[in-house]
Amino acid sequence: MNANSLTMHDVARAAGVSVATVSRVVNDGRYVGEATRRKVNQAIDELGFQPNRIAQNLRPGQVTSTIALIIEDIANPFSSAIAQGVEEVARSQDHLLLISATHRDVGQQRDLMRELVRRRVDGMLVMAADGDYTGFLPEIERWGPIVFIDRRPRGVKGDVVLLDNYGGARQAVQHLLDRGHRRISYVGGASSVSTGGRRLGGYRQALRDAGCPADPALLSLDNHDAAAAAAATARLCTGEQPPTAIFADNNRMSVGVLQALHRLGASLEVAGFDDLELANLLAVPTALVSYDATEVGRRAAQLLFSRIGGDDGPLRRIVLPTSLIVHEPPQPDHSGTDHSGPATPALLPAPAAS
Amino acid sequence: MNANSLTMHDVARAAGVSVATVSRVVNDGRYVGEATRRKVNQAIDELGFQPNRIAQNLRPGQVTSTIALIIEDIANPFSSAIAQGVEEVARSQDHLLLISATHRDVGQQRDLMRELVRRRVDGMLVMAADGDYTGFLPEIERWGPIVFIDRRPRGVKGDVVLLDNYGGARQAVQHLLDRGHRRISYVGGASSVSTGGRRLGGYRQALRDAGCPADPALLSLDNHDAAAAAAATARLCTGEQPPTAIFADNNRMSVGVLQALHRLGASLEVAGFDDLELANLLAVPTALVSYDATEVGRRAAQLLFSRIGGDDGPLRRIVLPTSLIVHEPPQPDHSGTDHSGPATPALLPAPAAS
DNA sequence: CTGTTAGCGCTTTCAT
DNA sequence: ATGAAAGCGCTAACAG
Repeated sequence: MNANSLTMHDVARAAGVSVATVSRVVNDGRYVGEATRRKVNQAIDELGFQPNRIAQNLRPGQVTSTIALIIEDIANPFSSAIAQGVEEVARSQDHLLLISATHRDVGQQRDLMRELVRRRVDGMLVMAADGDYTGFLPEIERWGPIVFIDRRPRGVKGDVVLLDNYGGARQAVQHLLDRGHRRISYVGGASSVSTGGRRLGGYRQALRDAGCPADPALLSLDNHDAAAAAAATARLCTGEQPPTAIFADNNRMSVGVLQALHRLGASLEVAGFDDLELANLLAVPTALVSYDATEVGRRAAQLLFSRIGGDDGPLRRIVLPTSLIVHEPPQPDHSGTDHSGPATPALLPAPAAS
Repeated sequence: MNANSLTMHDVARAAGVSVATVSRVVNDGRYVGEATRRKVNQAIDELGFQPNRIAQNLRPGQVTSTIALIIEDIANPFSSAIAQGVEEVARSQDHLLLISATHRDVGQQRDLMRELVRRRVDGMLVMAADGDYTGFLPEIERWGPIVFIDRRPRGVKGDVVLLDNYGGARQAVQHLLDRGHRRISYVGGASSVSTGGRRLGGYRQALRDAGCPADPALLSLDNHDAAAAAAATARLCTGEQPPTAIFADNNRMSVGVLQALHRLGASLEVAGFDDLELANLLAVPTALVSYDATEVGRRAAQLLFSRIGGDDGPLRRIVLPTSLIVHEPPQPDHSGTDHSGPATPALLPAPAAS
């Protein structure tokens, strides 16, 4: 990659032709004599020459064939599923994908975006970090195509692809209400992120629809990780009027809640945003808001490429549906092995997007 | 990114100076008069100019400040955890990370690697696809620094960072043997990949050490996904001499096995490679070979940067340890809620690396 | 301090 | 069909 820094000049010399001819052979190669082409190709193979794309693309209308994806954390299953979808589309468009993590730092995100502009990526997909974008926004607008994923910083214009956070949360909570629960806790992550706000909104709406009073004592917001969610759950469950069911904001919250319930030996009913592997094997009944994260990535990338291709239509806001997967644990009244069948989870379609 | 294609020339004109002066301001900017710098910076801000890194790096010893990571599938938790570690190190070295998925296709991997060479990435990390590398190998050697992750194609020279697949599998199977099991099935993924081979080796060694006969009827290899693993499990369990415990090759296999056991209502003991979230909440006792995948990514990236930095010492082969996490489900003889404590899993350190 | 002048590796007219 | 030459946007001597 750097050790092997041969240039067309070297090839030209080896083949006894001019660089222009080598260039012709390397590219489509029309107007090159058969014998010459053979000579040149042989020289290329022997030397192991690979044309320098950087120099190639220096000339024309700046096409780096690269797009960038900015996320908070690559290891998060939601992020990596999105990345997967983006990569698929990028590959189909012969583009390479630059992935960077911001770790929830707007400052870092700003630096990153600047760097990407300097590298002249053809476009970028950003799952925006929560924070203050003042004085940064005017810059953004000037840069090329940007599509936001899952959320968009306030005040920033731009295309965005997101989930039906509101509808998904609402449906999940409705499910708990349908099962007779009245005291339903909300265990949430960062409440300042728009995603969290929408989910909380869905929770509240479901309660309102059911004429169920919203007790603020049932809320626990801004839990950073599973451990915090677990602690919050323990606190809620040992309070004066403990909940009979819990709705968890996202997958990390769900894990924390389930772990806490397990430790407490409590078996409240649980609903949560984001799917969980093996949820159907748990002893606790769970209802999970599920969706196709890879599709989120695909759609966002498709939209981005459409913009890169020159589409300057009005701003788009694509909302992808969620569905609720209800897992019923096997009834504990049968003793010993039970052959209760495939335990297919009930799959309820979500109501129309908000 | 492309719309905004201003050049230093534009800035120079706007500020009434030469491009060289603009260049000086953009870079460290020594030897520039205070007044001039102000003028130039103002022009830069007003125009929203961002220097073109591509042109910047065209000159010197080819430093693109970019490394690439090639994996099979971004969404896989193992891959994305590795990517996470790589990204951390890349960022600390002021490099950007190009990630591509091969989807287990050597041909695609070859094309990809060529493209990366053309883009003059400073180095690459590759989780090699399984397949035939003939006629491709000589090329690889010429290119710059490459570090393999998790496995290395046969015959290819290069640094490699991997897990103690052998030791981890062996320890897990030993655990099952210690618990009195004699008929232990092996449910595995692609057996042609070296990783799978090592794990199978560990399984066999553990059996041999215990003087336990290796019944080929207990083996099920080359299961592509969780569904295949589930089917295989059902087949094994309904055979003539069903196993009393199962070892699963990797996380997808474990999921399939657990799902199948759940459907069958069977409660064999399970051990598996790769950790599983919420495993401690399952009704089935599980022992999981756990490790720090992010650390694998970090170490590989560190090694790569050391090579990029000029380290031409002997080839390295870094083996990272695994540990076995044993999850005991709560005893079912207590009825109702049980306060059996935190259910901390036993964590056994692995034996020395193979 | 600042401007002028060569290139970096490649593509692309324009001649021949 | 092939070569010579002029850049692409920027950096780095080299002069003033």
